[in-house]
Amino acid sequence: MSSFAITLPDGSQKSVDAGARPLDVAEAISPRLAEAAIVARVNGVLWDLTRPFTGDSTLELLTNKNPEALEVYRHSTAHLLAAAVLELYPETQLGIGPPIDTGFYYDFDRPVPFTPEDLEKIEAKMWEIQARDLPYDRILTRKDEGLEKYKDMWMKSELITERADEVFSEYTLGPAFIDFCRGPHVPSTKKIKAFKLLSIAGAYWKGDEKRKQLQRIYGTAFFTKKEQDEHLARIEEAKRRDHRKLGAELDLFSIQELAGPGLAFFHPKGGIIRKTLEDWMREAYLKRGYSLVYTPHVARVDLWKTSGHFGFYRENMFTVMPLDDAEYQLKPMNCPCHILVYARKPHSYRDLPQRLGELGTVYRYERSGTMHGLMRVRGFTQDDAHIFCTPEQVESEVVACLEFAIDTLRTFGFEKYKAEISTWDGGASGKYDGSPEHWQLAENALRRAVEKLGIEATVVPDEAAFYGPKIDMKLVDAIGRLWQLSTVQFDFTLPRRFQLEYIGEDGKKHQPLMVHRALFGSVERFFGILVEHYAGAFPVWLSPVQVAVMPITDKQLDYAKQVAKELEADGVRVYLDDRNEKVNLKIRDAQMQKIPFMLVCGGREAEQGTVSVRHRKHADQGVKPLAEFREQIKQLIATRVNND
RNA sequence: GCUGGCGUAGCUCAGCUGGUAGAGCAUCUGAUUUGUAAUCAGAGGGUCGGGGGUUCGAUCCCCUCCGCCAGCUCCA
Repeated sequence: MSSFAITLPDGSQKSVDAGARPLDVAEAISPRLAEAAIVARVNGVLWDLTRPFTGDSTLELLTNKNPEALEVYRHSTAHLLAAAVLELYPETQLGIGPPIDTGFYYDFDRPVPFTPEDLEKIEAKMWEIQARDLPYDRILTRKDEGLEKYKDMWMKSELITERADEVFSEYTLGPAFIDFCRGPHVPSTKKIKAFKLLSIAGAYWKGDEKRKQLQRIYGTAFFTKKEQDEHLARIEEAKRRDHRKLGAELDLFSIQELAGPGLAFFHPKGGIIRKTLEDWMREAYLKRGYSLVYTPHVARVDLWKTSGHFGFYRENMFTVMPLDDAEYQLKPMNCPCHILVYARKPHSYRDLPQRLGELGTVYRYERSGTMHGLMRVRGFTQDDAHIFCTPEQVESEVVACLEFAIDTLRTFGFEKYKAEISTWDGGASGKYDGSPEHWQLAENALRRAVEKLGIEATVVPDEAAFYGPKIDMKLVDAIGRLWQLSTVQFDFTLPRRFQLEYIGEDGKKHQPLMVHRALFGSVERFFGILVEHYAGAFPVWLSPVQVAVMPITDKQLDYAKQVAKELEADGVRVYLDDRNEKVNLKIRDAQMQKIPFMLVCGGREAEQGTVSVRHRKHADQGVKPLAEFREQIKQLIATRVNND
């Protein structure tokens, strides 16, 4: 009888009989390790705990500390879901069931869609199967046999035809369930301790909207009930912060059915916040050497033909407006307009870089099912700028853009962010426009810029726009969500299409490089992100109402008016709550409106020229002279403190 | 655009398998003059998303359109 040498991560070796499995090694080390192990890594490959070694091997046992183990665990939970569905609804056809960031899903083809009640039944059935402690057994099948076995299951047949090797693996779950699957899986259903089915949704087979639409069941799964509860609590927290909900509650904005979907109306309170964002941004443009331009919202179709948008972007544009002289179209992008400004006259290399910036409103015809509050709309304003520069200037311009982006993030209370550089495929496919020299120059500039600034960046090959490489900044919000925000993109196509030029030192014509960049991305979307980041409790400098002044009785009304007037003279946004109501109610209302400061003015305060300060988070702050409070709040506003 | 769910007063919702609608909050009026998260009373307010159909009769059933929500696909 032969034996295999198994090398553990610490370098120690164990000799096992042929036929031994990782689980046996785990048990030999300690029963607790065997209990905690989810899956193994054998010779660098994820491997079932119950799959025998095939020779001398390295072995790593993955427990619930390991993210890859969680993926396997969720994948196994997806199989459990499929098994439950087949027990309840045997006519169902199986698609795929992978793990995802927050859990798993499984796609099913079934004549009758699932209902929420079905979901409960399925979940109950899953627990029933889980309790049976069924093993996930790996068996091997020849491809021709497999195709015969799965011939009535169209999706599995398709997958086997495309993906299976001559001999492929399947996983069973009890006597009745078998699924074409690469694995690996947990050893048995008893390993699965916490899961919950969350929702049903339509999803296209292979993500292709021309293919059949399937029923997708989403679920979440964690190693422990506690982690799962925390995850579900995060979902609840996200709902509580939803900018659509807060936008209505705080009276910030609305979307009007009469006007149409995806078109945002900012109310007075949302308006003042938006103005503050925009003012900050315009000021920053000027400080950083940008020029401000204004360009029209509509232009002749010819412009969009020249830019190329009429060709490749047409299905995202509002339809053509035929007028007397020509056909016009709403602008979906600002670039061509800024290019016209650049091209109005000849430029010397001495004039470069030209940084043309605008809060430019664009209109894109988004498909009806894709709108989402302020995050995805049909009319929105980009903080858009285009930098026309020489090849020598590219790198410093990119660095400046990224510094600008980081300043923007910090100003609005985001400390964490990530960068992603999207590059081309090296020209292999021919789908990218521009010369290799240009691509290399631009990609190097992006790489060096992040290095220089010490930004954590990942490079994603073959994800660039066809017209140039780009770098995207993603922010992490207060509850850990990632949002795509700033983008810095090269564009090799438009300068050529518009035949842009500058006169170089050599007296000859050259084509400038063009960098497209947006930091908020869209003002609307950024506004929505801010609402969710702060859960509606904006820092003082952004709060639509910064101070609520509340007289206790109308005997103090004159004093309260005086307090409000003095604060207003300092530029503070004040709401004087002169309603004939109790302070309790006034405070409750102010709290719900998330007003940072409440100034209670009673007889004592009126007499002494003081105010009783209440902060929305820290409650009663005691009495202080009005002058002192004025200084304090002026300071908070001027320094744009994010965490008051 | 696709799949599923949903649409009742400004908001949150109730309305027993068809007999033309109710509550709380908000609004207005009055009383109350109040000390750190809801004072009391009265009043006004709804073509039950729009249109069409079935029916003696439709908020309820059917068709269609619009919008919203969860996803898919796309994307700032």
